[in-house]
Amino acid sequence: MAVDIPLAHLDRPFDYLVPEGADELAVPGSRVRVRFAGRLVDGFVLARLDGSEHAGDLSFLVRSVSAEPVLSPELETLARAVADRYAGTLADVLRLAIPPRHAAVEAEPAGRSAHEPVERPPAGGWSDYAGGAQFLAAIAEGGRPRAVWTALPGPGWPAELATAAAATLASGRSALLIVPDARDVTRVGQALRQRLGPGRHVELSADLGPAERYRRWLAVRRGAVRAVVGTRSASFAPVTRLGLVVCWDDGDDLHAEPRAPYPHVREVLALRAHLESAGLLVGGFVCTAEGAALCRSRWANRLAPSRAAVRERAPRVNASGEDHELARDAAAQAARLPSVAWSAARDGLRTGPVLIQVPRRGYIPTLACAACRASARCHRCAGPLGLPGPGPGSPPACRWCGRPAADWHCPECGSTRARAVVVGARRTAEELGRAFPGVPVRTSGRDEVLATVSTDPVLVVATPGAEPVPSGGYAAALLLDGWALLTRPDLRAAEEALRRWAAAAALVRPAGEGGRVVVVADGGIRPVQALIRWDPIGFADDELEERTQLRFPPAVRLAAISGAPAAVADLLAASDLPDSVERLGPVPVGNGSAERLLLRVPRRDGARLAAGLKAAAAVRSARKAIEPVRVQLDPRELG
DNA sequence: TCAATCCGTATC
DNA sequence: ATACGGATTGAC
Repeated sequence: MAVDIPLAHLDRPFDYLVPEGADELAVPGSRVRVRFAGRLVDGFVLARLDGSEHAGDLSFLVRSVSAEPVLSPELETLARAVADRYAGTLADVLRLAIPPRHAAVEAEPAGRSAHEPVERPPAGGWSDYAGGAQFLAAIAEGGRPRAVWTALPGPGWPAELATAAAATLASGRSALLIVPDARDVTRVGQALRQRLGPGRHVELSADLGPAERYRRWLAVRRGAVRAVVGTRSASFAPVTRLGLVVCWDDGDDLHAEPRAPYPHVREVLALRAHLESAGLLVGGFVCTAEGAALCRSRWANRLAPSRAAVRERAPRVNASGEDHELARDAAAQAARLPSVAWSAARDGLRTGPVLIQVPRRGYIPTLACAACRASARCHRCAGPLGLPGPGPGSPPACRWCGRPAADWHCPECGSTRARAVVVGARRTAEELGRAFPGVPVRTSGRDEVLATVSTDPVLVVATPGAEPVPSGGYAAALLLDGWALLTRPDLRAAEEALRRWAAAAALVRPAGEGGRVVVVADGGIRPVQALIRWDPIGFADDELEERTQLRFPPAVRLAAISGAPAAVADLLAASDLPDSVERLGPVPVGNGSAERLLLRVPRRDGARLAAGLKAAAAVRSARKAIEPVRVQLDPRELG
């Protein structure tokens, strides 16, 4: 039995007796209720055994909840591996992996399963990628290839994913596709319906009600469907005979689980591909440093388009530094649009919709060089510098290791003056509208996302990730969020900037059809260059090289420990950590009553770091330490 | 000498 | 967490 108890020191199986009446129901994987330390708790049957190693008396389980074996041996192995990787408990992972039961749904008669054989699909769009046809063939033949795919700009990627899913089904196996949000689930769902026909796939996303969610999850578990597309928590979906797992746009923050133990979809799927002998596809318009690391270690192959295909599909991209000549037009000046951006938008509006990407509100101010605008970094650990207290007087300090940076000088230009970068100033749709009189303006943001726009000339003002997908491609796009993105106090600022720009640029028509993109940022900096040349792989390789130099993930394994200072110190004291461990900090975080400590080890010691922290958390929870401490491995946010 | 309380340990 | 037991302390 695995009992649903959040305590780290109780993260192990417990044996119970099965009463005779429950013999048929309490099958391995089924849900039960048991008395544990005097109270009733939920649990899962891991296995039925003839005897027990336990020296003391055994209790009978109180109730068998249902005979549905929701926790398969494969899922148990995966959840255990994820818990170990992230220094968490099996119970925490199972809570993410298995949806709440819905009795009425469970009792419904099983739907007819459509298992007509699927024909091996032609390579289609995959022949635009070096190694693409081979990848597809390997999947169709029952192999388990692993690849990192940089997709061509344009609307083709959902169809490519559907083709890969069809190849998996043709091999008699199942495909699991994980995308960042519900909008992408719908897009890929449409492509799957086109490729496989109706009723052959299932869409799992968080916004389904409990009944529908459990209904679809059960259909997957019972093997009624072989193609699954879903968001984050679907990465644990109990797919039978897994042949291929896909993580689309692995740089998107939505792939990082915000609940303990904070697993990342890409890591879960990589573990799963390994454990269940399945193929793996990590794809996107760009490539993350993690993706580059998978290729560098030869664990995965690259699936990259030819330069000719890129030239044919990519829009023309220009950079316009903010300080360049502003448009002559008075209204355009009011909107602070550089001349080249304004004319690109004006020309684009003659033939179709124009996208304007603007930054979201609410970035934290950090420091940058007053002379050349390079972001200010700590000389010791290369963390971002910030002002620890409000107002002048407090010297800048590293946000990671806490080292004061009174002696800071810019490594780019030598200046010793730093300035706070106040970002997030959002050009409003109204301001932009005045620059283009007579043109309708639509907005799409986090709170109200516009799904699509037609081919009519319209200005679409959108924040990153909320760009409507136009039926005929945008005629042009202006990317106005350059500084906001690039000065974020984040290790991944440049990578994230390129990812967001590429996502917008990918919605623009090819250069040959007049498609144009203007990015308002310095044309000399790396992510801008990578966008102009449409070279996500070169960028990712550089990014990985830089992280290797700085010793940041994915080149190393990092753990963040946060909580009250005494509790953090307590956990650290209880930890048996590898000798290679390096401490950064602690530094105060939040309102000042909490702090965060970073621990850094070489990748080969990652498992030992996680195990040491898990054991220390177990010691603490056994001593009933009340003060909570959060342990996060390779945290997404370090700012 | 007995009971209320504290602390540590186990939880099948 | 919660429950139990053994040690400890304090009052009659």
